[in-house]
Amino acid sequence: MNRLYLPNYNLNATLLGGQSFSWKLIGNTYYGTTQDKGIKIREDGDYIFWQTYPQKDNWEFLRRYLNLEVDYENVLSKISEDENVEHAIQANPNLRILRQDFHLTTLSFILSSFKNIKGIRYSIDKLSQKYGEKIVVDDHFFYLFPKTEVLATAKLEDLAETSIGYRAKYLKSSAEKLLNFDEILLKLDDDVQTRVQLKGLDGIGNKVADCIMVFALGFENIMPLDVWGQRVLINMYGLDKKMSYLKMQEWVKANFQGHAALAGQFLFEYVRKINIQLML
DNA sequence: TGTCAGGTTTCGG
DNA sequence: CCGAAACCTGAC
Repeated sequence: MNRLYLPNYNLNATLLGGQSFSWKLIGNTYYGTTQDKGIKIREDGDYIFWQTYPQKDNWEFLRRYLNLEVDYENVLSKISEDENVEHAIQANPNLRILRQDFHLTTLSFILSSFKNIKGIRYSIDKLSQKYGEKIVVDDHFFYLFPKTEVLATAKLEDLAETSIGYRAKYLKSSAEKLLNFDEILLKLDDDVQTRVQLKGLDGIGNKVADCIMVFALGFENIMPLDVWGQRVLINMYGLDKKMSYLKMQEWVKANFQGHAALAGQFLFEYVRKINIQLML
């Protein structure tokens, strides 16, 4: 196991919140998976002990995944100018944004539509058990998320047996397109263009596109707006509930000091945890 | 047993 | 461009 000094990093909320559906907490250890890796992280005070599988000690991967290059304190100081965000930070400190694999994030969020976190985890578990590679870590076994080419070549009727419903055809079609997708195009430093590219895949609208941009592609000034996110904007910031998605996106872009993504994570965790009723 | 859900697509105005 | 209905399935 490798040891890393990692203070001010809320692993629990970051790994088990709505960003990723590929982590499980067993005892005091977090076990995560991607399409080709297993990851283990155990928290111990300001340190973590970690390992990667099957290639051991893959520090380059972990550093990128945990998004450790960001100047976290600096970002915090900017977004905490906002009073609501400041409260949310105090309620749930040290929340982070992960930098996950592009294919995995895209395919996972295609499955997320019309489901809550629990439902998404269920779908992904079932899909992975049918199509993913099995790995063993510490006597626990896990199924990796299926490889893109496996999903692309799967039979639609077989995919449908994983209870992902109408999302099956989107998953297969998008997997096919991803195999020929030029990820370099997504490196464009232009969220508008990137969103258009992503929406060219099936089963991806504005919200899912924004999730991919924030959780996989590193866009820092985008706030994925699910219905709860929109309720936050309407109830805490007074936005008109008839405002369109993209108008709301423009608003957050201009109002969180260039860091709408992290601000959004804090706000959503806040309302999710303390269960504020924000009924419309 | 019936309703509803952290969204996208399709269709009609 | 905008609002509304359909969509698979598990959970309450």
